[in-house]
Amino acid sequence: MLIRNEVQKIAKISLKKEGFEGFDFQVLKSKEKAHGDYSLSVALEIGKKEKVNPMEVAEKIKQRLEKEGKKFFEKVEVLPPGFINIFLNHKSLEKLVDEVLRKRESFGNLELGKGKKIQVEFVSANPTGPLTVGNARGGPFGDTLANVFIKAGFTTEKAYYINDYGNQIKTLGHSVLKDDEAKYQGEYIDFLHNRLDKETDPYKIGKWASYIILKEVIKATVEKMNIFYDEWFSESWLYENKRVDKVLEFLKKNNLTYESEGAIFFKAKEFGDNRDRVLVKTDGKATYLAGDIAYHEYKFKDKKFNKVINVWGADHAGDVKGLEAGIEALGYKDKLDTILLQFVTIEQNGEQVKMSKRLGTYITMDDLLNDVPVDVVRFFFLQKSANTHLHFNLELALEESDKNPVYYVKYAHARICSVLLNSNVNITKIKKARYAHLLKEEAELNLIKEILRFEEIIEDTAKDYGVHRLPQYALELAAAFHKFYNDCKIITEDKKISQARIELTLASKFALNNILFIMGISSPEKM
RNA sequence: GUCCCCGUAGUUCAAUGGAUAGAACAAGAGACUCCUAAGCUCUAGAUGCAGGUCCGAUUCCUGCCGAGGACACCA
Repeated sequence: MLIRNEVQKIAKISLKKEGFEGFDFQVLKSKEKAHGDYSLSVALEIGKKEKVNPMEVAEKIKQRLEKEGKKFFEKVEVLPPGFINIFLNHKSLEKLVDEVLRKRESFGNLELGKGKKIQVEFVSANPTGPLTVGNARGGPFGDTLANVFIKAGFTTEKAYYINDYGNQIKTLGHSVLKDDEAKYQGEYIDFLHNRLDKETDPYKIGKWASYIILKEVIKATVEKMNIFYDEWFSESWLYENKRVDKVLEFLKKNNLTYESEGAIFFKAKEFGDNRDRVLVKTDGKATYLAGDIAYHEYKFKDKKFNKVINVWGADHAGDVKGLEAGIEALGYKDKLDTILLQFVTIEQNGEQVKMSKRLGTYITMDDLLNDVPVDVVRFFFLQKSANTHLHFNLELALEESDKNPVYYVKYAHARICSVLLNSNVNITKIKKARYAHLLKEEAELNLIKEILRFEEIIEDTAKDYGVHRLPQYALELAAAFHKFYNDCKIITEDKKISQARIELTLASKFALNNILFIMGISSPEKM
């Protein structure tokens, strides 16, 4: 049960009963202990709109809240200029601990996505070379976001779109042949070059090479990151199965295309794009966009996703509108959300350099994973919001690997396991909280509240895709446990207190284990 | 030139328009007869600049400065 949603409901009813309707408000988590557990600033808004004193409005709402919420609230306070602060009562905290112990691994499972099918497509780097630290940024992000959706109750799939079609494949072929049109270079190209047989057609070679790269290089790196896709989708498949032709036909038939300068354009402007887009080039070949529209038709029509999230690099920002227009033309408006991950810049010799395969200024994810444990890598990337231009310094990353906060979180888990082991309590038998009413210490109450926040974190992240919230929460939860451990002796002579604290420790374990699992990070029993 | 994103502590990052801007690392100080000290406690330290809207701005608007990205019949 999300207590925050209960507060929301109670507040809504209270407002209605006091005659304040039509105000869209949110329940805020109080930052200060003195401000209780949740706050409402709605009285300030009402005061502004209705030109009345917000303090008086707040006072009225407060009195109503006390009546409506007496089951959950210890007290409600009004503070200038009109904040309403809500303090949860002990009973509701006890009930919630009990709920965690009953739900165990399924604690945090929501019904938000019930009956909905969602896909997260991420990384999808071209199969023309190894994953760089830059394009792999989408890995932990997309994987974790998908895990959040699973937790939130969505039927979820993770997908990788393989761009095994078009010019770049030909270029890859030339590169493997090492002829005049070669562009890519590196050890992997040499390796492929040495494996060449009699074949001389660059496209065929490129295709062959792309599959080897995908299988032996990209997939290997992805798996090292603990990422397992549900679908590896081939762009070529769309062409082999006439999917692109069909989409083009459909658009033509609906008068959404026109010919100009020998090419076929899509009237993207009619769907809010800033320009029309080419679908078929003068050479008669379809553009990437045409394929991508066909791919998304597959996602919505064949696979019946209610929602698709594409996690892209910021260099594709200009392509978003074109694809959205295409999707709208097919009748799937608003079913796609695109997350643009800002670029990773690397620092070399004290200077920032753009991550570029052609300039050779890149670090492969594989190299990084050889030196830094995957848990550290995932935590490191997850901490940054999508909008952050990530500055990456390999020396610093190596140096800070041991000091990474992920160990702080993992240590909390190991500590919990150690306590549970020392307690001689059979934790598999604990299925409910019997002594939660004895938990009165500041550190205990604070830990309970942190555990309960887990559901809110899942809900918020499933709604706004802000995955960086997770490691932050994990740190706060771990801190709350460490504090509890230091302030309260768990195993004591008082058997009831001991039992109460063991129960709380176990609840902490579930919350911590669940959050780490979602982030794709291991929960060690020992450290 | 147009568009997108960003500018917060020494560093890497947080902060749905809310109350005293949070962490981590680095710096300084402290506590162990006690369940894992990879822990705990304390100190010091920041919103690029200039305006505007608002009861209230790191957040919204305008301008400037600075960094990255996009402006293809490439994928």
